[in-house]
Amino acid sequence: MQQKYVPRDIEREAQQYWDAAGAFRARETPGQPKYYCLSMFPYPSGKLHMGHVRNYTIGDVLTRYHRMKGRNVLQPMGWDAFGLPAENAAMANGVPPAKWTHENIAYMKRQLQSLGFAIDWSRELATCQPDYYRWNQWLFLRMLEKGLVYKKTGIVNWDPVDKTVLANEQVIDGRGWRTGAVVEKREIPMYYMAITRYAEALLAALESLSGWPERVKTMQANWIGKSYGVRFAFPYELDGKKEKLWVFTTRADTIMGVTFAALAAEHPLAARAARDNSKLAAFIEECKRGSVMEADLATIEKKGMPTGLSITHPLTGQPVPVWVGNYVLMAYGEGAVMGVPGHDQRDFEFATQYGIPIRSVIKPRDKDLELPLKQAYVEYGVCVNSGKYNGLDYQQAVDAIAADLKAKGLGEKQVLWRLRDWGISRQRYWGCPIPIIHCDGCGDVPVPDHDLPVVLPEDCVPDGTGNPLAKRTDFVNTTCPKCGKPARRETDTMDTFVDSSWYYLRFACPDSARSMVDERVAYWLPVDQYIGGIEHAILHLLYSRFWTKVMRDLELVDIDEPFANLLTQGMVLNEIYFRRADGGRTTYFNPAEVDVKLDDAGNRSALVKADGAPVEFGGIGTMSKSKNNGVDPQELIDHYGADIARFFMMFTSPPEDTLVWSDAGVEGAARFLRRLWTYAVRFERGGGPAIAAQPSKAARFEIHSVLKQANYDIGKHQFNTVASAAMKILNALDRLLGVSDEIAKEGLSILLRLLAPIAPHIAHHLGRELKFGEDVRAAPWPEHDPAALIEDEIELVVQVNGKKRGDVRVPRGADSKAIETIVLADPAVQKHVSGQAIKKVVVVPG
RNA sequence: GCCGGGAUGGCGGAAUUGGUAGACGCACGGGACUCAAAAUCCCGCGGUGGCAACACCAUGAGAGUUCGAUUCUCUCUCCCGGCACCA
Repeated sequence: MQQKYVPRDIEREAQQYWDAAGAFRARETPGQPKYYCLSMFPYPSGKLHMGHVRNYTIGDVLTRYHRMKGRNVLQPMGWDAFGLPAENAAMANGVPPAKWTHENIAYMKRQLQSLGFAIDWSRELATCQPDYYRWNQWLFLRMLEKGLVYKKTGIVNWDPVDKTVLANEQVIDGRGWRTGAVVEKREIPMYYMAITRYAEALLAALESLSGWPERVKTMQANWIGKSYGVRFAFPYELDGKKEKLWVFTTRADTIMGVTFAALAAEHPLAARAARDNSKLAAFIEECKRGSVMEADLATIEKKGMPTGLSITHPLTGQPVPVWVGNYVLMAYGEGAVMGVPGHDQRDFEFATQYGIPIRSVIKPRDKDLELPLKQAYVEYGVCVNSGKYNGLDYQQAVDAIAADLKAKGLGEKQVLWRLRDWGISRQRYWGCPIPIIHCDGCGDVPVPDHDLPVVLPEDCVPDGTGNPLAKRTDFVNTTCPKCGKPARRETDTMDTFVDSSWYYLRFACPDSARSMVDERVAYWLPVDQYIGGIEHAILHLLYSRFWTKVMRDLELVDIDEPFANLLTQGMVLNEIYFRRADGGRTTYFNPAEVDVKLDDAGNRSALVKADGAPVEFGGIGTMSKSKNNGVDPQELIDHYGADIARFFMMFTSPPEDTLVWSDAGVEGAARFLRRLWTYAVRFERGGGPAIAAQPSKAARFEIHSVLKQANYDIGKHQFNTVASAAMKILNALDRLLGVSDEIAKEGLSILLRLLAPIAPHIAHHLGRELKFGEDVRAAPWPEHDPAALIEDEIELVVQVNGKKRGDVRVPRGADSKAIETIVLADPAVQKHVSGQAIKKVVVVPG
């Protein structure tokens, strides 16, 4: 055995061994419990970042652990290969996105392999492959047949930098999620998936997801946004026609307090009123411009303008003035609201500003409101000043009012959802073509199944001026499948979230040529453990749940939910160092370029290595280019090897917490594995000098106690303490070596198996060198020996008046009476009870 | 504002689900080895007082339940994440 631990050598050797053995090939084995462990597949951006390494290490630990526990494990890997960065890179370098993507995939695959992940590469897929995305197109057509896909012209979010449409989910605070550019509104014809038809199902099923983090479920529930209320109409006459203005409210009990109605600037009635009112038209234009800035919307002043129109209160018959208000959203509800200043704070502010009457129609059950109101009273209460509804509570009033409105044909109870249908058309080249042909005679014609896939030409180089597909006449020009006359292909491609909405199903049967999925899905799905970043809590996870339900209803799969358990790993952070020049420009220094000194009290002083001058500490933040605080995983792997990188990742923080990068921490992980190696060398030579020999019983007790705890921890996915258990066992062995080869061997064997999921290469290598077995990967997971935990004597801690006053050793199985006698004889205890009567004695058994 | 999650040494974090708070590691201090350094090994390391034995204080703050609370209950403060003029 080598004297020195050289990770590079043993890691290459172990990887070759696994490779030759086909060790990670997953086969459907009916009868054997399966474990499908999936990490969110990466976008092939160029090279792995630290977040990937963490994500995939967590997945690999679980994969290897469950393999050792006897499960039939599948851990696949693929590539989320369509997307904008490929086009941006193409514009910068003149390389076709396809070439760029494939090169990145090749490089990143080598990186993943060098980390020793137990991935079944025979199932590898990339979403840019025609035999993958043809099924996007196929399911799109099925959904089209079912009316789950439809075409609609609507107001969409337009990202002026990427020149593309964004889904609502891709707009964050009024800005594009990728570019950060302020989003504009445009009208564009596009295809939608009717996810709202599944709103109820998606919301209801959240309850069944007991293996999901609470906060992810909450985020999804908020996003779906179910509210119960009443949709009703104000009748009015305009241009000699009887019309209705519809609104939605969750507070129908306040309807008798309506003193105005307000329209969104985009509301058709607002446009009608502005026709002969130039001041109003100007105001509407101003609102439309302003309303793009959603981030500011929350803070801007309530503004409005009367339309001059009047509508009729549906219950009282009184006239109600109609305003346009900058705080009314066209996209939610009806784009118009009833104004109840007495009981809605926004309406209150609006009414106060414009001198609109404020009516109080709700009061607390046990007292009267102080009038005039200083702010809206928004709590539930009982109706007053409300005619026949006086005295009713919230629910009674809503029921009665809804019934009366229904009787008049002017409204009824309605459930309203925040969730909107999913617009999937993208005016981009590098994505899955939408399988539609536009024919002047026949309209929009679906591509027949036998013509799928519609293959994306791979040699385009986008130049930033719109979609290059539109310029490819060989792609665009085709014939109509219906009439055979010349026709044009749709050049929009699908949102890349479509690609990732079902890849986890395809991994079960990546070679299925005749169908989207086959019977192997029934064996592997649902995914037993899904692992990925919290940033996908809404978009990707909601779309995937939606697709699963659609495919279930098309009888393609028989599961309701795709992911039984979800682990959202924390982000990887690093320190930030910077200097601010006189001009105010900030220069960031990578922490690797900075010498940091900490004194006893933890005070930090930092100098740039290059010039020896001080830098400012900017706190801890996510690794990013802009803060220049990233660490390249490749450097870590090159310098320390995969095991040390993996061990550091697992040891430093629990998987769901943020992980702060630390060079010293990596060094600590390296130190441990080197110590383990050194110990193994000594063990192989036949034990070392017997130092402070403990009885073997105590040694086994120590090892098996640690093991028991480690098993409890790994069940909670608390891998940091599992790693520390490995360290504790090594510490114990180090102290005990020479006591008995039998126990040293048992301890070392446990240690290597405990370590195998985290640092598989060294565990594999040492296991073979020490002849513990052919392959630690296939060894049984260590379980503690209960017999080892039975002691002849146990230590008891003694408290007097709630304070620890000593400890005593008593024989195992001593009864309370005997224990009491021993404890009271203890001098330390005596000191604290002397001369006083003992009121109560509590003995905790064991 | 609403919803969710947090707060433990100089730092990352642990505490067998109410029973010795600070495991394991990092940093730091002291020592051994060395011509020297690195590596390695040994010792110390929450705070205050004390030569020491030991005592007191201490898990964001305050109360409560309990023989006993980091853990359970209530109130509050702060931090992180999500949602939000959502009618």
